Amino acid sequence: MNEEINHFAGDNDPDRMLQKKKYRTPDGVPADIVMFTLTKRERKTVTKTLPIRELKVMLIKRKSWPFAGKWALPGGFCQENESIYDAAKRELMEETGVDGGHLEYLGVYSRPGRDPRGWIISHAFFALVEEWMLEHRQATDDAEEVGLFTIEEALYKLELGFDHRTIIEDAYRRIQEQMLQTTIARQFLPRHFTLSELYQVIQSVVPDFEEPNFIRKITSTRSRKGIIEEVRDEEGNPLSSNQYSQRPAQLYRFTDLRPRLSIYT
Amino acid sequence: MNEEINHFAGDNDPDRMLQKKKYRTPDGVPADIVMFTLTKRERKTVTKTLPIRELKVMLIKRKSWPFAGKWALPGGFCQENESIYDAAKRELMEETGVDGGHLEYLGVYSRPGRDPRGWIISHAFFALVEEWMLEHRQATDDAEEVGLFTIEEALYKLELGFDHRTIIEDAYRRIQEQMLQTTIARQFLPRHFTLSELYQVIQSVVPDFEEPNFIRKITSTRSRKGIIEEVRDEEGNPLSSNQYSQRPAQLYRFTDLRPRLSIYT
DNA sequence: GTAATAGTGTCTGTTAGACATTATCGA
DNA sequence: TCGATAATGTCTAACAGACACTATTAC
Repeated sequence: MNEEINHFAGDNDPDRMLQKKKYRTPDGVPADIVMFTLTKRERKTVTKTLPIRELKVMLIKRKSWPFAGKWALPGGFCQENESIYDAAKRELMEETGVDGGHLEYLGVYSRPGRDPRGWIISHAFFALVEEWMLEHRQATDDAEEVGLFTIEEALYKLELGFDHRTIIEDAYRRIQEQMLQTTIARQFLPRHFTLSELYQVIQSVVPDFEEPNFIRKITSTRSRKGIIEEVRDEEGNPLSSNQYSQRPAQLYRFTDLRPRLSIYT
Repeated sequence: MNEEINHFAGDNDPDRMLQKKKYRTPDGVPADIVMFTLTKRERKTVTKTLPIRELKVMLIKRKSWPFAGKWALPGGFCQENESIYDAAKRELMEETGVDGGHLEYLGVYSRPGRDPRGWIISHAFFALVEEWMLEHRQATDDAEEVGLFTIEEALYKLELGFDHRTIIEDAYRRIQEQMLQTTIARQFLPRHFTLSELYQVIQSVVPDFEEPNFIRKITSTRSRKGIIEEVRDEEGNPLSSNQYSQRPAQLYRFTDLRPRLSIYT
Protein backbone atom coordinates (compact mmCIF):
# COMPACT_ATOMS: atom_id res chain seq x y z
CA MET A 1 0.00 0.00 0.00
CA ASN A 2 2.82 2.33 0.76
CA GLU A 3 3.93 2.16 -2.82
CA GLU A 4 0.66 3.55 -3.93
CA ILE A 5 0.82 6.49 -1.60
CA ASN A 6 4.31 7.45 -2.58
CA HIS A 7 4.08 6.62 -6.19
CA PHE A 8 3.17 10.08 -7.26
CA ALA A 9 5.13 11.77 -4.53
CA GLY A 10 2.32 13.71 -3.01
CA ASP A 11 1.45 15.62 -6.12
CA ASN A 12 -2.22 16.27 -6.13
CA ASP A 13 -2.49 17.86 -9.53
CA PRO A 14 -3.26 15.23 -12.11
CA ASP A 15 -2.21 17.39 -15.04
CA ARG A 16 1.33 17.82 -13.92
CA MET A 17 1.76 14.35 -12.68
CA LEU A 18 2.90 12.71 -15.83
CA GLN A 19 6.08 14.69 -15.93
CA LYS A 20 6.94 13.97 -12.37
CA LYS A 21 6.74 10.21 -12.14
CA LYS A 22 9.47 8.75 -10.03
CA TYR A 23 9.07 5.13 -10.98
CA ARG A 24 9.46 3.31 -14.19
CA THR A 25 6.20 2.45 -15.89
CA PRO A 26 5.43 -0.35 -18.34
CA ASP A 27 6.47 0.08 -21.94
CA GLY A 28 3.26 -1.27 -23.36
CA VAL A 29 0.15 -3.27 -22.61
CA PRO A 30 -0.95 -5.39 -25.56
CA ALA A 31 -3.92 -7.71 -25.91
CA ASP A 32 -3.10 -11.06 -27.48
CA ILE A 33 -5.83 -13.29 -28.78
CA VAL A 34 -5.98 -17.04 -29.00
CA MET A 35 -8.42 -17.47 -31.86
CA PHE A 36 -9.99 -20.88 -31.93
CA THR A 37 -12.01 -22.20 -34.78
CA LEU A 38 -13.62 -25.54 -35.49
CA THR A 39 -12.85 -26.64 -39.01
CA LYS A 40 -15.35 -28.77 -40.87
CA ARG A 41 -14.16 -31.26 -43.44
CA GLU A 42 -16.53 -33.37 -45.53
CA ARG A 43 -15.98 -37.06 -45.26
CA LYS A 44 -15.90 -38.94 -48.53
CA THR A 45 -18.31 -41.72 -47.81
CA VAL A 46 -21.17 -43.12 -49.77
CA THR A 47 -23.89 -42.15 -47.37
CA LYS A 48 -24.59 -38.98 -45.53
CA THR A 49 -22.44 -38.39 -42.52
CA LEU A 50 -21.26 -35.71 -40.15
CA PRO A 51 -18.26 -33.70 -41.35
CA ILE A 52 -15.03 -34.17 -39.42
CA ARG A 53 -14.53 -31.33 -36.99
CA GLU A 54 -11.18 -30.30 -35.61
CA LEU A 55 -10.16 -27.58 -33.19
CA LYS A 56 -7.61 -25.19 -34.65
CA VAL A 57 -5.81 -22.13 -33.44
CA MET A 58 -4.84 -19.21 -35.64
CA LEU A 59 -1.27 -17.92 -35.55
CA ILE A 60 0.70 -15.40 -37.53
CA LYS A 61 4.28 -15.61 -38.64
CA ARG A 62 6.24 -12.65 -37.36
CA LYS A 63 8.15 -10.57 -39.85
CA SER A 64 10.13 -8.32 -37.55
CA TRP A 65 12.09 -8.27 -34.35
CA PRO A 66 11.57 -9.74 -31.86
CA PHE A 67 11.01 -13.39 -32.78
CA ALA A 68 11.07 -12.69 -36.50
CA GLY A 69 10.20 -15.84 -38.40
CA LYS A 70 8.54 -17.43 -35.39
CA TRP A 71 4.84 -18.03 -35.01
CA ALA A 72 2.92 -15.97 -32.49
CA LEU A 73 -0.54 -14.95 -31.41
CA PRO A 74 -2.16 -12.01 -33.13
CA GLY A 75 -2.32 -8.99 -30.88
CA GLY A 76 -2.14 -5.27 -30.63
CA PHE A 77 -1.27 -2.60 -28.15
CA CYS A 78 -3.91 -1.07 -25.97
CA GLN A 79 -4.36 2.65 -26.23
CA GLU A 80 -5.07 5.22 -23.62
CA ASN A 81 -8.68 5.84 -24.57
CA GLU A 82 -9.83 2.24 -24.51
CA SER A 83 -10.05 -0.65 -22.09
CA ILE A 84 -8.04 -3.80 -22.60
CA TYR A 85 -11.21 -5.55 -23.65
CA ASP A 86 -11.86 -2.84 -26.24
CA ALA A 87 -8.37 -3.35 -27.59
CA ALA A 88 -8.96 -7.07 -27.90
CA LYS A 89 -12.28 -6.49 -29.64
CA ARG A 90 -10.65 -4.10 -32.05
CA GLU A 91 -7.91 -6.56 -32.74
CA LEU A 92 -10.41 -9.35 -33.32
CA MET A 93 -12.33 -7.12 -35.69
CA GLU A 94 -9.15 -6.34 -37.60
CA GLU A 95 -8.27 -9.98 -37.96
CA THR A 96 -11.66 -11.30 -38.94
CA GLY A 97 -13.49 -8.32 -40.37
CA VAL A 98 -16.43 -9.41 -38.24
CA ASP A 99 -17.72 -7.85 -35.09
CA GLY A 100 -19.41 -10.80 -33.42
CA GLY A 101 -18.12 -13.97 -31.93
CA HIS A 102 -17.25 -15.01 -28.44
CA LEU A 103 -14.40 -13.07 -26.84
CA GLU A 104 -13.37 -13.80 -23.29
CA TYR A 105 -10.60 -12.67 -21.01
CA LEU A 106 -8.01 -15.26 -20.16
CA GLY A 107 -5.39 -13.64 -17.98
CA VAL A 108 -2.37 -11.47 -17.64
CA TYR A 109 1.18 -12.42 -18.58
CA SER A 110 3.74 -10.26 -16.88
CA ARG A 111 6.81 -12.35 -16.13
CA PRO A 112 9.84 -10.04 -16.21
CA GLY A 113 11.84 -10.59 -19.37
CA ARG A 114 9.00 -12.16 -21.31
CA ASP A 115 9.36 -9.55 -24.05
CA PRO A 116 12.81 -8.37 -25.18
CA ARG A 117 11.38 -4.99 -26.13
CA GLY A 118 11.05 -4.03 -22.51
CA TRP A 119 8.51 -4.16 -19.73
CA ILE A 120 5.50 -5.36 -21.64
CA ILE A 121 2.48 -6.74 -19.85
CA SER A 122 0.33 -8.83 -22.09
CA HIS A 123 -3.35 -9.59 -21.66
CA ALA A 124 -4.55 -12.77 -23.24
CA PHE A 125 -8.03 -13.39 -24.58
CA PHE A 126 -9.51 -16.28 -26.36
CA ALA A 127 -12.02 -15.98 -29.16
CA LEU A 128 -14.24 -18.48 -30.89
CA VAL A 129 -14.68 -17.65 -34.53
CA GLU A 130 -16.02 -19.37 -37.59
CA GLU A 131 -13.64 -20.64 -40.16
CA TRP A 132 -14.77 -18.30 -42.91
CA MET A 133 -14.01 -15.30 -40.72
CA LEU A 134 -10.34 -16.08 -40.91
CA GLU A 135 -10.31 -16.14 -44.69
CA HIS A 136 -11.00 -12.43 -44.65
CA ARG A 137 -7.58 -11.75 -43.29
CA GLN A 138 -5.79 -14.10 -45.61
CA ALA A 139 -7.33 -12.19 -48.49
CA THR A 140 -6.93 -8.61 -47.37
CA ASP A 141 -3.68 -8.51 -45.49
CA ASP A 142 -0.70 -10.02 -47.20
CA ALA A 143 1.83 -8.49 -44.92
CA GLU A 144 2.08 -11.49 -42.67
CA GLU A 145 1.59 -15.17 -43.09
CA VAL A 146 -1.38 -16.66 -41.35
CA GLY A 147 -1.74 -20.28 -40.31
CA LEU A 148 -4.34 -22.54 -38.80
CA PHE A 149 -2.90 -25.27 -36.61
CA THR A 150 -4.19 -28.03 -34.40
CA ILE A 151 -3.41 -27.63 -30.73
CA GLU A 152 -0.83 -30.41 -30.93
CA GLU A 153 0.98 -28.72 -33.79
CA ALA A 154 0.92 -25.36 -32.07
CA LEU A 155 2.16 -26.70 -28.77
CA TYR A 156 4.65 -29.34 -29.82
CA LYS A 157 5.79 -28.72 -33.39
CA LEU A 158 5.99 -24.98 -33.87
CA GLU A 159 8.52 -22.54 -32.58
CA LEU A 160 6.52 -19.88 -30.88
CA GLY A 161 7.61 -16.39 -29.88
CA PHE A 162 7.33 -14.82 -26.44
CA ASP A 163 5.53 -16.93 -23.84
CA HIS A 164 2.79 -17.71 -26.29
CA ARG A 165 3.12 -21.43 -25.81
CA THR A 166 2.13 -20.99 -22.19
CA ILE A 167 -0.75 -18.78 -23.21
CA ILE A 168 -2.04 -21.33 -25.69
CA GLU A 169 -1.78 -24.07 -23.08
CA ASP A 170 -3.80 -21.98 -20.65
CA ALA A 171 -6.33 -21.11 -23.33
CA TYR A 172 -6.76 -24.74 -24.29
CA ARG A 173 -7.36 -25.73 -20.70
CA ARG A 174 -9.86 -22.93 -20.36
CA ILE A 175 -11.81 -23.66 -23.51
CA GLN A 176 -12.12 -27.29 -22.46
CA GLU A 177 -13.41 -26.25 -19.07
CA GLN A 178 -15.82 -23.78 -20.58
CA MET A 179 -17.03 -26.28 -23.13
CA LEU A 180 -18.20 -28.56 -20.34
CA GLN A 181 -19.39 -25.95 -17.87
CA THR A 182 -21.06 -23.38 -20.10
CA THR A 183 -22.92 -23.39 -23.39
CA ILE A 184 -20.10 -21.99 -25.53
CA ALA A 185 -20.68 -25.00 -27.77
CA ARG A 186 -23.34 -22.79 -29.35
CA GLN A 187 -20.55 -20.68 -30.85
CA PHE A 188 -19.50 -23.62 -32.98
CA LEU A 189 -22.98 -24.68 -34.00
CA PRO A 190 -25.72 -23.32 -36.21
CA ARG A 191 -28.74 -21.96 -34.43
CA HIS A 192 -30.54 -25.27 -34.83
CA PHE A 193 -28.54 -28.43 -34.50
CA THR A 194 -28.88 -32.13 -33.89
CA LEU A 195 -27.70 -33.84 -30.75
CA SER A 196 -25.07 -35.73 -32.71
CA GLU A 197 -23.64 -32.45 -33.87
CA LEU A 198 -23.57 -31.12 -30.34
CA TYR A 199 -21.90 -34.28 -29.10
CA GLN A 200 -19.33 -34.11 -31.84
CA VAL A 201 -18.53 -30.46 -31.12
CA ILE A 202 -17.99 -31.23 -27.46
CA GLN A 203 -15.77 -34.16 -28.31
CA SER A 204 -13.64 -32.25 -30.77
CA VAL A 205 -12.77 -29.75 -28.04
CA VAL A 206 -12.66 -32.24 -25.16
CA PRO A 207 -11.50 -35.49 -26.73
CA ASP A 208 -11.93 -37.59 -23.62
CA PHE A 209 -15.51 -36.59 -23.11
CA GLU A 210 -17.42 -39.82 -23.56
CA GLU A 211 -21.07 -40.27 -22.82
CA PRO A 212 -22.51 -43.36 -24.46
CA ASN A 213 -26.04 -42.44 -23.43
CA PHE A 214 -25.65 -38.79 -24.39
CA ILE A 215 -28.95 -38.38 -26.22
CA ARG A 216 -30.92 -40.20 -23.60
CA LYS A 217 -29.36 -38.29 -20.79
CA ILE A 218 -29.73 -34.81 -22.14
CA THR A 219 -33.30 -35.29 -23.28
CA SER A 220 -34.78 -37.29 -20.46
CA THR A 221 -33.31 -36.07 -17.20
CA ARG A 222 -35.03 -33.24 -15.51
CA SER A 223 -31.86 -31.55 -14.34
CA ARG A 224 -30.19 -31.30 -17.73
CA LYS A 225 -32.91 -31.08 -20.35
CA GLY A 226 -33.39 -27.40 -19.54
CA ILE A 227 -30.29 -26.18 -21.32
CA ILE A 228 -31.57 -27.15 -24.76
CA GLU A 229 -35.06 -27.39 -26.25
CA GLU A 230 -36.64 -28.94 -29.31
CA VAL A 231 -37.18 -26.69 -32.29
CA ARG A 232 -40.76 -26.63 -33.59
CA ASP A 233 -42.46 -24.91 -36.48
CA GLU A 234 -45.45 -22.56 -36.23
CA GLU A 235 -47.91 -25.42 -35.81
CA GLY A 236 -45.88 -26.97 -33.07
CA ASN A 237 -44.55 -29.87 -35.10
CA PRO A 238 -41.04 -30.87 -34.20
CA LEU A 239 -38.48 -29.89 -36.80
CA SER A 240 -35.88 -32.37 -37.90
CA SER A 241 -33.05 -32.56 -40.36
CA ASN A 242 -31.62 -35.39 -42.42
CA GLN A 243 -28.64 -33.42 -43.56
CA TYR A 244 -26.19 -35.73 -41.89
CA SER A 245 -28.11 -38.97 -41.62
CA GLN A 246 -30.59 -41.17 -43.38
CA ARG A 247 -33.10 -41.01 -40.63
CA PRO A 248 -34.00 -37.39 -39.82
CA ALA A 249 -32.82 -36.18 -36.45
CA GLN A 250 -34.66 -33.82 -34.14
CA LEU A 251 -33.32 -30.26 -34.15
CA TYR A 252 -32.53 -28.48 -30.91
CA ARG A 253 -31.47 -25.03 -29.82
CA PHE A 254 -29.89 -23.69 -26.65
CA THR A 255 -32.03 -21.96 -24.09
CA ASP A 256 -30.74 -19.17 -21.88
CA LEU A 257 -30.61 -21.42 -18.87
CA ARG A 258 -27.30 -21.92 -17.14
CA PRO A 259 -27.21 -24.53 -14.41
CA ARG A 260 -25.18 -23.88 -11.31
CA LEU A 261 -22.55 -26.52 -10.86
CA SER A 262 -21.29 -27.69 -7.50
CA ILE A 263 -19.06 -30.41 -6.18
CA TYR A 264 -21.24 -30.74 -3.10
CA THR A 265 -24.71 -30.99 -4.59
CA MET B 1 -1.47 -6.38 -35.28
CA ASN B 2 -0.18 -3.41 -37.13
CA GLU B 3 0.06 -1.52 -33.92
CA GLU B 4 2.50 -4.01 -32.61
CA ILE B 5 4.75 -3.79 -35.60
CA ASN B 6 4.84 -0.04 -35.63
CA HIS B 7 4.84 0.49 -31.96
CA PHE B 8 8.54 0.71 -31.70
CA ALA B 9 9.01 2.18 -35.13
CA GLY B 10 11.35 -0.39 -36.48
CA ASP B 11 13.96 0.09 -33.82
CA ASN B 12 15.65 -3.21 -33.24
CA ASP B 13 17.85 -2.20 -30.35
CA PRO B 14 16.11 -2.85 -27.08
CA ASP B 15 18.45 -0.62 -25.10
CA ARG B 16 17.65 2.53 -26.96
CA MET B 17 14.00 1.83 -27.32
CA LEU B 18 12.76 3.39 -24.15
CA GLN B 19 13.79 6.83 -25.21
CA LYS B 20 12.17 6.55 -28.59
CA LYS B 21 8.67 5.39 -27.85
CA LYS B 22 6.12 7.08 -30.00
CA TYR B 23 3.04 6.11 -28.05
CA ARG B 24 1.84 6.90 -24.62
CA THR B 25 2.29 4.11 -22.12
CA PRO B 26 0.37 3.39 -18.92
CA ASP B 27 1.22 5.42 -15.85
CA GLY B 28 1.13 2.47 -13.51
CA VAL B 29 -0.01 -1.08 -13.06
CA PRO B 30 -1.10 -1.84 -9.51
CA ALA B 31 -2.36 -5.05 -7.96
CA ASP B 32 -5.43 -4.62 -5.77
CA ILE B 33 -6.48 -7.34 -3.40
CA VAL B 34 -9.91 -8.26 -2.18
CA MET B 35 -9.05 -9.91 1.13
CA PHE B 36 -11.80 -12.12 2.41
CA THR B 37 -11.91 -13.55 5.85
CA LEU B 38 -14.44 -15.61 7.73
CA THR B 39 -14.96 -14.22 11.20
CA LYS B 40 -15.91 -16.54 14.02
CA ARG B 41 -18.05 -15.33 16.85
CA GLU B 42 -18.93 -17.48 19.86
CA ARG B 43 -22.62 -17.87 20.48
CA LYS B 44 -23.70 -17.41 24.05
CA THR B 45 -25.80 -20.46 24.60
CA VAL B 46 -25.90 -22.94 27.38
CA THR B 47 -24.73 -25.89 25.39
CA LYS B 48 -21.94 -26.33 22.92
CA THR B 49 -22.61 -24.93 19.52
CA LEU B 50 -20.90 -23.83 16.35
CA PRO B 51 -19.62 -20.25 16.33
CA ILE B 52 -21.35 -17.83 14.00
CA ARG B 53 -19.31 -17.36 10.85
CA GLU B 54 -19.56 -14.36 8.61
CA LEU B 55 -17.78 -13.43 5.42
CA LYS B 56 -15.98 -10.13 5.63
CA VAL B 57 -13.85 -8.08 3.32
CA MET B 58 -10.94 -5.93 4.42
CA LEU B 59 -10.77 -2.32 3.27
CA ILE B 60 -8.55 0.63 4.09
CA LYS B 61 -9.51 4.23 4.47
CA ARG B 62 -7.56 6.39 2.08
CA LYS B 63 -5.64 9.32 3.51
CA SER B 64 -4.57 11.09 0.37
CA TRP B 65 -5.69 12.08 -3.08
CA PRO B 66 -7.43 10.62 -4.93
CA PHE B 67 -10.49 9.52 -3.00
CA ALA B 68 -9.11 10.70 0.33
CA GLY B 69 -11.46 9.68 3.11
CA LYS B 70 -13.08 6.97 1.02
CA TRP B 71 -12.67 3.26 1.56
CA ALA B 72 -10.71 1.26 -0.97
CA LEU B 73 -9.01 -2.05 -1.54
CA PRO B 74 -5.44 -2.46 -0.38
CA GLY B 75 -3.03 -2.53 -3.26
CA GLY B 76 0.35 -1.59 -4.50
CA PHE B 77 2.11 -0.83 -7.72
CA CYS B 78 3.85 -3.54 -9.65
CA GLN B 79 7.51 -3.06 -10.28
CA GLU B 80 9.61 -3.84 -13.27
CA ASN B 81 11.38 -6.83 -11.82
CA GLU B 82 8.33 -8.73 -10.69
CA SER B 83 5.19 -10.22 -12.17
CA ILE B 84 1.78 -8.91 -11.28
CA TYR B 85 1.25 -12.00 -9.18
CA ASP B 86 4.48 -11.32 -7.33
CA ALA B 87 3.29 -7.80 -6.62
CA ALA B 88 0.03 -9.11 -5.23
CA LYS B 89 1.87 -11.63 -3.07
CA ARG B 90 4.15 -8.94 -1.77
CA GLU B 91 1.20 -6.74 -1.00
CA LEU B 92 -0.60 -9.56 0.77
CA MET B 93 2.50 -10.22 2.82
CA GLU B 94 2.73 -6.58 3.77
CA GLU B 95 -0.87 -6.46 4.87
CA THR B 96 -0.95 -9.68 6.83
CA GLY B 97 2.63 -10.37 7.76
CA VAL B 98 2.01 -13.92 6.63
CA ASP B 99 3.21 -15.61 3.51
CA GLY B 100 0.60 -18.30 3.03
CA GLY B 101 -3.05 -18.24 2.23
CA HIS B 102 -4.98 -18.53 -0.97
CA LEU B 103 -4.28 -15.85 -3.57
CA GLU B 104 -5.97 -15.96 -6.92
CA TYR B 105 -6.13 -13.72 -9.93
CA LEU B 106 -9.47 -12.09 -10.57
CA GLY B 107 -9.12 -9.85 -13.59
CA VAL B 108 -8.01 -6.60 -15.10
CA TYR B 109 -9.71 -3.24 -14.68
CA SER B 110 -8.75 -0.79 -17.36
CA ARG B 111 -11.71 1.43 -18.13
CA PRO B 112 -10.37 4.81 -19.27
CA GLY B 113 -10.81 7.40 -16.57
CA ARG B 114 -11.09 4.88 -13.75
CA ASP B 115 -8.21 6.53 -11.92
CA PRO B 116 -7.84 10.32 -11.85
CA ARG B 117 -4.08 9.99 -11.54
CA GLY B 118 -3.81 8.94 -15.16
CA TRP B 119 -3.75 5.81 -17.23
CA ILE B 120 -3.67 3.21 -14.51
CA ILE B 121 -4.48 -0.40 -15.22
CA SER B 122 -5.39 -2.32 -12.14
CA HIS B 123 -5.15 -6.06 -11.60
CA ALA B 124 -7.48 -7.48 -9.02
CA PHE B 125 -6.81 -10.53 -6.90
CA PHE B 126 -8.74 -12.11 -4.15
CA ALA B 127 -7.21 -13.65 -1.08
CA LEU B 128 -8.58 -15.84 1.64
CA VAL B 129 -6.94 -15.12 4.95
CA GLU B 130 -7.57 -15.96 8.55
CA GLU B 131 -8.90 -13.33 10.83
CA TRP B 132 -5.83 -13.16 13.03
CA MET B 133 -3.68 -12.35 10.03
CA LEU B 134 -5.40 -9.01 9.68
CA GLU B 135 -4.72 -8.04 13.26
CA HIS B 136 -1.05 -7.86 12.41
CA ARG B 137 -1.66 -4.84 10.27
CA GLN B 138 -3.91 -3.11 12.70
CA ALA B 139 -1.13 -3.36 15.24
CA THR B 140 1.91 -2.47 13.19
CA ASP B 141 0.72 0.08 10.71
CA ASP B 142 -1.21 2.97 12.08
CA ALA B 143 -0.89 5.14 9.04
CA GLU B 144 -4.22 4.13 7.63
CA GLU B 145 -7.46 2.97 9.11
CA VAL B 146 -8.36 -0.61 8.44
CA GLY B 147 -11.86 -2.03 8.49
CA LEU B 148 -13.56 -5.38 8.19
CA PHE B 149 -16.97 -5.22 6.54
CA THR B 150 -19.62 -7.61 5.44
CA ILE B 151 -20.23 -7.76 1.72
CA GLU B 152 -23.52 -5.90 2.13
CA GLU B 153 -21.85 -3.09 4.02
CA ALA B 154 -19.03 -2.83 1.52
CA LEU B 155 -21.32 -2.83 -1.50
CA TYR B 156 -24.27 -0.80 -0.30
CA LYS B 157 -23.29 1.33 2.66
CA LEU B 158 -19.75 2.48 2.09
CA GLU B 159 -18.44 5.07 -0.29
CA LEU B 160 -15.70 3.32 -2.18
CA GLY B 161 -12.95 4.87 -4.25
CA PHE B 162 -12.08 4.06 -7.87
CA ASP B 163 -14.10 1.22 -9.39
CA HIS B 164 -13.55 -0.87 -6.34
CA ARG B 165 -17.23 -1.54 -5.87
CA THR B 166 -17.27 -3.33 -9.20
CA ILE B 167 -14.18 -5.26 -8.24
CA ILE B 168 -15.72 -6.39 -4.97
CA GLU B 169 -18.89 -7.45 -6.77
CA ASP B 170 -16.85 -9.51 -9.19
CA ALA B 171 -14.78 -10.98 -6.39
CA TYR B 172 -17.87 -11.93 -4.44
CA ARG B 173 -19.37 -13.67 -7.45
CA ARG B 174 -16.10 -15.48 -7.98
CA ILE B 175 -15.60 -16.64 -4.43
CA GLN B 176 -19.15 -18.01 -4.42
CA GLU B 177 -18.49 -19.87 -7.62
CA GLN B 178 -15.19 -21.20 -6.36
CA MET B 179 -16.70 -22.22 -3.04
CA LEU B 180 -19.08 -24.55 -4.85
CA GLN B 181 -16.80 -25.75 -7.61
CA THR B 182 -13.47 -26.15 -5.86
CA THR B 183 -12.30 -27.05 -2.39
CA ILE B 184 -11.32 -23.53 -1.31
CA ALA B 185 -13.54 -24.15 1.70
CA ARG B 186 -10.41 -25.74 3.14
CA GLN B 187 -8.90 -22.27 3.46
CA PHE B 188 -11.51 -21.38 6.03
CA LEU B 189 -11.35 -24.63 7.98
CA PRO B 190 -8.86 -26.33 10.26
CA ARG B 191 -7.11 -29.33 8.82
CA HIS B 192 -9.63 -31.65 10.43
CA PHE B 193 -13.23 -30.54 10.54
CA THR B 194 -16.72 -31.85 11.03
CA LEU B 195 -19.29 -31.93 8.28
CA SER B 196 -21.41 -29.36 10.08
CA GLU B 197 -18.49 -27.00 10.04
CA LEU B 198 -17.97 -27.53 6.33
CA TYR B 199 -21.65 -26.99 5.67
CA GLN B 200 -21.64 -23.83 7.69
CA VAL B 201 -18.59 -22.45 5.89
CA ILE B 202 -20.20 -23.06 2.53
CA GLN B 203 -23.39 -21.41 3.66
CA SER B 204 -21.70 -18.35 5.03
CA VAL B 205 -20.14 -17.69 1.64
CA VAL B 206 -23.09 -18.88 -0.46
CA PRO B 207 -26.15 -18.10 1.65
CA ASP B 208 -28.63 -19.77 -0.66
CA PHE B 209 -26.81 -23.06 -0.66
CA GLU B 210 -29.22 -25.45 1.00
CA GLU B 211 -28.79 -29.15 1.15
CA PRO B 212 -30.94 -30.75 3.82
CA ASN B 213 -29.31 -34.13 3.31
CA PHE B 214 -25.79 -32.71 3.17
CA ILE B 215 -24.13 -35.24 5.46
CA ARG B 216 -25.80 -38.18 3.84
CA LYS B 217 -25.01 -37.03 0.37
CA ILE B 218 -21.37 -36.26 0.83
CA THR B 219 -20.60 -39.42 2.75
CA SER B 220 -22.64 -42.00 0.91
CA THR B 221 -22.56 -41.20 -2.78
CA ARG B 222 -19.75 -42.63 -4.77
CA SER B 223 -19.28 -39.60 -6.95
CA ARG B 224 -18.84 -37.08 -4.17
CA LYS B 225 -17.36 -38.89 -1.21
CA GLY B 226 -13.96 -38.75 -2.87
CA ILE B 227 -13.29 -35.11 -2.11
CA ILE B 228 -13.15 -35.65 1.63
CA GLU B 229 -12.13 -38.58 3.79
CA GLU B 230 -12.53 -39.64 7.39
CA VAL B 231 -9.65 -38.89 9.70
CA ARG B 232 -8.35 -41.92 11.61
CA ASP B 233 -5.66 -42.42 14.23
CA GLU B 234 -2.70 -44.78 13.95
CA GLU B 235 -4.80 -47.83 14.80
CA GLY B 236 -7.37 -46.95 12.22
CA ASN B 237 -10.01 -45.80 14.66
CA PRO B 238 -12.12 -42.94 13.38
CA LEU B 239 -11.36 -39.64 15.08
CA SER B 240 -14.17 -37.44 16.23
CA SER B 241 -14.66 -34.18 18.05
CA ASN B 242 -17.28 -32.97 20.44
CA GLN B 243 -16.04 -29.40 20.45
CA TYR B 244 -19.24 -28.06 19.00
CA SER B 245 -21.78 -30.64 19.99
CA GLN B 246 -22.73 -33.05 22.70
CA ARG B 247 -22.51 -36.04 20.52
CA PRO B 248 -19.04 -36.30 18.99
CA ALA B 249 -18.92 -35.77 15.24
CA GLN B 250 -16.66 -37.60 12.83
CA LEU B 251 -13.69 -35.55 11.65
CA TYR B 252 -12.90 -35.25 7.96
CA ARG B 253 -10.18 -33.78 5.82
CA PHE B 254 -10.01 -32.80 2.16
CA THR B 255 -8.30 -35.10 -0.28
CA ASP B 256 -6.48 -33.88 -3.34
CA LEU B 257 -9.24 -35.03 -5.62
CA ARG B 258 -10.98 -32.49 -7.80
CA PRO B 259 -14.01 -33.70 -9.67
CA ARG B 260 -14.58 -32.48 -13.20
CA LEU B 261 -17.88 -30.68 -13.47
CA SER B 262 -20.01 -30.64 -16.57
CA ILE B 263 -23.46 -29.47 -17.56
CA TYR B 264 -23.78 -32.40 -19.92
CA THR B 265 -22.76 -35.34 -17.76
C1' DG C 1 -32.89 -55.64 -48.99
C1' DT C 2 -28.72 -53.23 -46.76
C1' DA C 3 -26.30 -49.73 -44.54
C1' DA C 4 -26.24 -46.01 -41.61
C1' DT C 5 -27.74 -43.02 -38.12
C1' DA C 6 -31.73 -41.80 -34.75
C1' DG C 7 -34.02 -42.99 -31.12
C1' DT C 8 -36.64 -46.26 -27.56
C1' DG C 9 -37.35 -50.46 -24.27
C1' DT C 10 -35.86 -52.63 -20.55
C1' DC C 11 -33.41 -54.03 -16.78
C1' DT C 12 -30.45 -53.43 -12.50
C1' DG C 13 -28.24 -50.88 -9.24
C1' DT C 14 -27.56 -46.12 -7.41
C1' DT C 15 -28.97 -41.66 -5.97
C1' DA C 16 -32.23 -37.87 -4.46
C1' DG C 17 -35.20 -36.15 -1.25
C1' DA C 18 -38.20 -36.28 2.54
C1' DC C 19 -39.08 -37.69 7.12
C1' DA C 20 -38.77 -40.46 11.08
C1' DT C 21 -35.83 -42.57 14.31
C1' DT C 22 -31.93 -43.59 17.12
C1' DA C 23 -27.17 -42.27 19.26
C1' DT C 24 -24.16 -39.73 22.28
C1' DC C 25 -23.09 -36.74 25.51
C1' DG C 26 -23.46 -32.45 28.80
C1' DA C 27 -26.04 -30.09 31.99
C1' DT D 1 -34.17 -36.72 33.04
C1' DC D 2 -33.97 -33.09 28.96
C1' DG D 3 -31.78 -30.69 25.26
C1' DA D 4 -28.85 -30.39 21.49
C1' DT D 5 -26.40 -32.06 17.68
C1' DA D 6 -24.79 -36.39 14.94
C1' DA D 7 -25.94 -39.92 12.31
C1' DT D 8 -28.82 -43.78 10.38
C1' DG D 9 -33.33 -46.14 8.70
C1' DT D 10 -36.75 -46.19 5.42
C1' DC D 11 -39.42 -45.40 1.60
C1' DT D 12 -40.52 -43.64 -3.22
C1' DA D 13 -39.30 -41.59 -7.37
C1' DA D 14 -35.74 -40.34 -10.35
C1' DC D 15 -31.44 -41.32 -12.61
C1' DA D 16 -27.21 -43.94 -14.49
C1' DG D 17 -25.40 -47.17 -17.35
C1' DA D 18 -25.50 -51.02 -20.25
C1' DC D 19 -27.40 -53.44 -24.00
C1' DA D 20 -30.84 -54.90 -27.11
C1' DC D 21 -34.09 -53.41 -30.06
C1' DT D 22 -36.96 -50.62 -33.39
C1' DA D 23 -37.43 -46.47 -36.78
C1' DT D 24 -36.46 -43.85 -40.85
C1' DT D 25 -34.39 -42.92 -44.78
C1' DA D 26 -30.82 -43.30 -49.07
C1' DC D 27 -29.07 -46.32 -52.10
